[in-house]
Amino acid sequence: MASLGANEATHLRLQALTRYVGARSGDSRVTDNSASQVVLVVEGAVKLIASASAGRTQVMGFYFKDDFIYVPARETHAYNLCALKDCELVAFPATEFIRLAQSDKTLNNNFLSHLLRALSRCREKSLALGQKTARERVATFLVSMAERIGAPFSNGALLDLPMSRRDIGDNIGLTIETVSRQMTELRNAGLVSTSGRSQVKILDLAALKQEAGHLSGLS
Amino acid sequence: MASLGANEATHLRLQALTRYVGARSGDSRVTDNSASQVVLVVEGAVKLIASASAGRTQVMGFYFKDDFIYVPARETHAYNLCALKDCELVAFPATEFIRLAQSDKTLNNNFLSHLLRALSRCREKSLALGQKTARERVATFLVSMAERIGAPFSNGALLDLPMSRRDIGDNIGLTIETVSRQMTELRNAGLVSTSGRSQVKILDLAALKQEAGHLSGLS
DNA sequence: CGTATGATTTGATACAGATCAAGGACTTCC
DNA sequence: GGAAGTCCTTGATCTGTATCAAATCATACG
Repeated sequence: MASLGANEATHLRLQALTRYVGARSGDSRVTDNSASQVVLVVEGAVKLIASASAGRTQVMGFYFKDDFIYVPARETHAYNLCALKDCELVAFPATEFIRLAQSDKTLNNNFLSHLLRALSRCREKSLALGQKTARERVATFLVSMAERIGAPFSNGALLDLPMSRRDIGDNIGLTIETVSRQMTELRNAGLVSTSGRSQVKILDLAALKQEAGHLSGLS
Repeated sequence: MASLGANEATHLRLQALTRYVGARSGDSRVTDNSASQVVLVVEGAVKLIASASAGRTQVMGFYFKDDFIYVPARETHAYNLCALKDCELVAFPATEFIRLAQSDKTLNNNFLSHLLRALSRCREKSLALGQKTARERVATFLVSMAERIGAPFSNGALLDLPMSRRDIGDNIGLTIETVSRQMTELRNAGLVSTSGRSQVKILDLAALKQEAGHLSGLS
C-alpha cells in the first residue's frame, strides 16, 4: 500500500475498508458491481470489461502493478474486472475512498493524477476507435503497451503481453482475425518480431509511432 | 462561479487565476494548449476536438452550461476547444486549479465528481465506438443529448442540437451521410421527428434506449 | 420576398474489415 | 513426450459504412 503514499492515520483507516482480493488467471467478476469501486493492482494484470446488449464486450483497458482503476457500478452498461494472470488486488468502495482522500493530500493527489491519466488514455482510445484504421490501432496498442510494460531494447522494446488476441481485439474494436493480420503485416514490414503467443519485440518504436498516426514534431 | 461551490477565500484566489474567455460561435482554439487547462462553461456550448495526423478530427465531447472540461496540453494528439454558439467560459491553468482544490473540499469534490462523470462518459463512448453499429451510435447519441440538454416531453424529450451533422459524425465515428441516413431511419421508425436542422423531438425514449443497445432490466 | 450559400438528404458504388471456414502452432496435462 | 485442446494464422467471401456525386432544403442576406 506504500504506493498510495498515504500517511499513517489514513493508512490505518484504509486498512479497515480494504477488501483484499486474490484472483486467479481468468477469474472474472472479481469485484462487486452493485456499487462503484476503486481498485488498486498490487500485483498481476487485469482487464476492465464493459458489456453492451447482445453479449458484445468491450475491453475498456488493461491495468498493471500500481495502477488504480475506477470501476463504476452497473448503469446503462455493466463493468467487470477480469484477471489476466494471478493477481493481488485491493478494492475499496468508491464513496468511502473519496471521503478518506479528502483528509489526505497525498492520497487525493495520487487519485486525481491517476484519474486524469485514465481520462487521457480513454480519450486517446476514443480517437483511435473513432478515426483510426486497423493498422493504426494495432500500432497504437503496441506503442501504448511498450510505454506501460515494455522493457527497453535497442530502438524499441520487449513486450510480454498477458492478454489474448481476443482481448486485444475487444480493446481496440477489431476481430481477432484482423488483429492477427495486422500483426503479420507489421512483422513483414520489419517493425516488430514475435515469438510464441505473447512475446513481441518492437524493433523500431519511432517508426511504429508513425504507423500509429501520432502527431509528429511540429504544429 | 457559484456553481463551483467554493468558499469565500478560494473564490478570491480563483478570481486571481481566472481567465475569462468570451467566444463567438465557430471560434476554435479558444484556450491555450501549451499547458493543461480546466475550463468551466458559464454559458453556451462547446466541443472538445482532438486531431490525429492527416487532418482527421475526433469530437471528444460536447459541453454545456456548468460543465467542467479538462483540456490536456498537446501530447501525442492536439486538443482544442471550439465554440458551438456564443459562449462565456472561464479557464484556469490545471496545476494551479488542482493546488487550489486541495484546500477547498467543496471545490475538490466538485472537480472529482465531474472527472468521474467525464471518465464514465468517455468509457461509454469507447464502448459505442468499439462495438456499436451506426444505428446504435446515433440512438446512443440522441439518448445522451436528451439526458443532458433535453426538455422533457411526453414519453420523450425535445432537443435543440447546437452542433452540425459533421460534429455529430466526428463525435460518434461516422460520416455525415451515415448520420443523416440513420436519422431518417429513426424518423421512419417513428422514434423521433425533426424540424429544421437542429430541432429533434424524441417520441419514445424507452424505445430509443433499446435501439441504443443499452442493457435492459435484469442481469 | 427572392436569391445565394452552405448544410443536409438521397442515391450509386467501392472498400476495409467482419464473417465463415480450414489449417497450423503453442500449451497443458496426463 | 504424446495427445488434446485452445489459441492463432491464413484464405475466401460478404456486408456495413465510406466515398463519390447529385439533388434538395434551411437559413441568412440583399
